[in-house]
Amino acid sequence: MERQDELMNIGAVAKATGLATSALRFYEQKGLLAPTMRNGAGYRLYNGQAVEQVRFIRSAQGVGFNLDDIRTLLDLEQQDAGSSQADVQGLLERRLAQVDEKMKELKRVRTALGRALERCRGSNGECAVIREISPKRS
Amino acid sequence: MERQDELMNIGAVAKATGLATSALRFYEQKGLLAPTMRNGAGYRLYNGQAVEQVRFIRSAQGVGFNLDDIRTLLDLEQQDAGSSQADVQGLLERRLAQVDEKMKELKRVRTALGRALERCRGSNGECAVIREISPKRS
DNA sequence: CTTGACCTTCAACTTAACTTGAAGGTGTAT
DNA sequence: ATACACCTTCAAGTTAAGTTGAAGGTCAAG
Repeated sequence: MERQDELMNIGAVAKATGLATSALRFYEQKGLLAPTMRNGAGYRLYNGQAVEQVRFIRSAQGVGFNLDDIRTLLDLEQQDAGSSQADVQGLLERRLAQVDEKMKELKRVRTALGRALERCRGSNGECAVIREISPKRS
Repeated sequence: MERQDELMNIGAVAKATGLATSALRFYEQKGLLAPTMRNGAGYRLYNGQAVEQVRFIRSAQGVGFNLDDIRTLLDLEQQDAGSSQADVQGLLERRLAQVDEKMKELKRVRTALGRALERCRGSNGECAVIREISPKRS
């Protein structure tokens, strides 16, 4: 009674995610995205999870993680055998701290832009971005 | 009564920001960072603002903006003459929206990692990251 | 007046993250 | 059985963001 489990080939995944097929093959090469299986002719076949995974990759990339970082995150998934989960916990914690750091930086950038916009809107024509960036006000 | 205005040469800026001098020269070439002036021998001289500016650049870069994006942000600074401030406003607004988008992505990544960590901590040894990423739960 | 730590330019190299192209096999519709 | 849109691998090219190195000028100290 196994579901058909909606296997899709690489073009379908590309369409679903907006990436080029070459990028998906490249991710596979880099250990970020493995097809569920191959068909007789060697075609890659992916399940729906692959699409989620690609979206995760793009999100993480969009906020400044590189593919190596992302791979180590995704590798936490395949923690069947050895590899102490204390290690895994530690890594997760460090990454989480990194994310929080990025959050702060993003807020600083946001604040700078927001203030520049306010001044730009409210007044003559002063639209400076920097000078508002550092929380140095004594 | 003008202050000495603490001009520093490139090495000092490098030390203050943690970047290599080559990177600072590169930023200049790309239009991201101009020295206040040159001395007789052609040495670049920067004021304290330069350090702030470099920090802004690194923050923005850290959260996924590329140098071109950042340059257009910094260019808003030098809006003396023409260049309608409506344009500037529009650009600021678009960038702000972009920042908010990144904030969302960052939160998604954070949530995924946080949940993985909880499961990892609380139980046997399940430390999966994906599968929690999309807000697809109907 | 030379030594050493700075600075200059310019060109070439590096790494990450892909893309492009060549040469060829597959799948299905007519 | 012949198009045509898909898929395969592999090698080479591209872009961004720097770094590295050569060849040389500068500045403060001794």
